[in-house]
Amino acid sequence: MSDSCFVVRLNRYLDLTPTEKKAVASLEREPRDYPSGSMLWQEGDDLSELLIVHQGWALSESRLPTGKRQILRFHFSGDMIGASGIAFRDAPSSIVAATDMVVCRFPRRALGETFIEHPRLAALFFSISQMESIDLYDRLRALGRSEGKARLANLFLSIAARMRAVSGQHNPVIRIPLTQSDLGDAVGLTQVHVNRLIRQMTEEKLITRNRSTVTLVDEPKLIELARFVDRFSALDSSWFPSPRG
Amino acid sequence: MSDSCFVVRLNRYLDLTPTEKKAVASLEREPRDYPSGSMLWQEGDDLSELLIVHQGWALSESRLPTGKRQILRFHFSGDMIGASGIAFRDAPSSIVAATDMVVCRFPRRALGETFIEHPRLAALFFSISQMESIDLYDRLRALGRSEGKARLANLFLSIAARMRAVSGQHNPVIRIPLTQSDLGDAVGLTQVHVNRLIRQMTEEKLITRNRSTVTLVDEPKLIELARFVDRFSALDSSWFPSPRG
DNA sequence: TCAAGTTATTAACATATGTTATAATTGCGG
DNA sequence: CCGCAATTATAACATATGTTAATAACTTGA
Repeated sequence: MSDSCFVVRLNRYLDLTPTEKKAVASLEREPRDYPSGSMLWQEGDDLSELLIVHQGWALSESRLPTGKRQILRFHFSGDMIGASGIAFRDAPSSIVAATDMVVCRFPRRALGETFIEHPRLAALFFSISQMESIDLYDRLRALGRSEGKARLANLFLSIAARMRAVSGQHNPVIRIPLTQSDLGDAVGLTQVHVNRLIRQMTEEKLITRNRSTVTLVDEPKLIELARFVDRFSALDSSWFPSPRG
Repeated sequence: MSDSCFVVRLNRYLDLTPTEKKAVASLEREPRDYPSGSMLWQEGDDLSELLIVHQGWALSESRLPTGKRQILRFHFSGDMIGASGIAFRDAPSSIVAATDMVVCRFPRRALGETFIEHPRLAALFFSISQMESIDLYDRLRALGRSEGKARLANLFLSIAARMRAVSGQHNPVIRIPLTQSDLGDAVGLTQVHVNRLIRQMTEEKLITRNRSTVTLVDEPKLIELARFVDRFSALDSSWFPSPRG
């Protein structure tokens, strides 16, 4: 196994041919370090590169002119960041490192070449992009139609699902390097209210949290509370074009 | 020019070659009628076809077990529906006709063939899918971080922008065939509260609404209130692979 | 080990939004 | 043109969440 976590990720969804692996790996070069808190790019920046996360967490955020912040999405190891920069010149959100990170960049033109040379990869990129849309639908539904506790439950479960998919482990203890303010900005609540809710959820023995660790104490109840559906387990690739030679 | 509104739509973003046009048009066959209110498919249905909207409006919605509904997205003429069914077997949301509609269906396998034969189209589909993601980001930010009035303003402006892009007209009067309950389900509010807000916005001379018509009376103020950004005007296709033959 | 900055906790109070219910309108089929 | 069903309009009241502010508990680096 190479050290390319992008290959590892994609290979989970689709059995890549050696040529395809090589193509994917070539997108992932010259890893760079970014310290926690640094900004990989900023809302409105002219954008011509994509990123692949090697190690660490990042988050996309967007700010209202009032200074209020909404966290839109989290990015983990093996994630491609900035695909939106493919439809538009300027970035619709900022990318911030939530932990120390190792990241690769590649020019978006390389993506065009990949689309020509490797139709299956094109299909796979398209599918992954659809998975992300569905994840967004779920979050939209949570924000629009459920109360604070359910929103938090949803967030924790969805982060857990994605991290478990990456690690292969199924651990009730999850490292979530986010402050109460961050959590609030992710689910549309205030830091103060997040604090209240976490206290209640702790009293109700649903979760436990300290520092950057959240423990899912009663996962079945959390799932019911949040009406959570895990979308990230399997991809249906039965319709994909067949591999070339 | 053929009567294929999918070709018309795609051609707005990218100058299609005759071959590409033919390929796109072949996805759009056997138009069928659906009366307003009918359900094109339902959350959880096994899904192996995609839709293209010829005429009319549809909306995707998802229901919580409590019966609460969240409207996720609106679909207009030239839109492709169900791309999410490409990553997963079962539909993550229901599709309901908001007006009488004319719709075409095609099997998703056909999309795979298109990805092989026409890399530029693959890139275009990918880009459009990214546009939709960005639209979702905007809605997420609106739901998470702004109050009712701004959410409604956002909804009206975004629908207006999309319909104007389709029609080429820039009219302050927009036909929005949604009840106050529907509006509420789209922006995460109650029918009663939507009613209150519309009254206030009318008093403040921001909008006017009666029956299924909304008039943007003071569009600049609405834009400021909503912090609205129009994403649907242009697509950056400079990175696309070049056309074949 | 201290000092300084973050992060978390709690309280009192303010407000946006939800709930329920009822009446007024409007639209539509016969 | 009538009457039923859906939509809209209001009111009174309940509650979730926001705001501000003050203190406490941590982290971190010198």
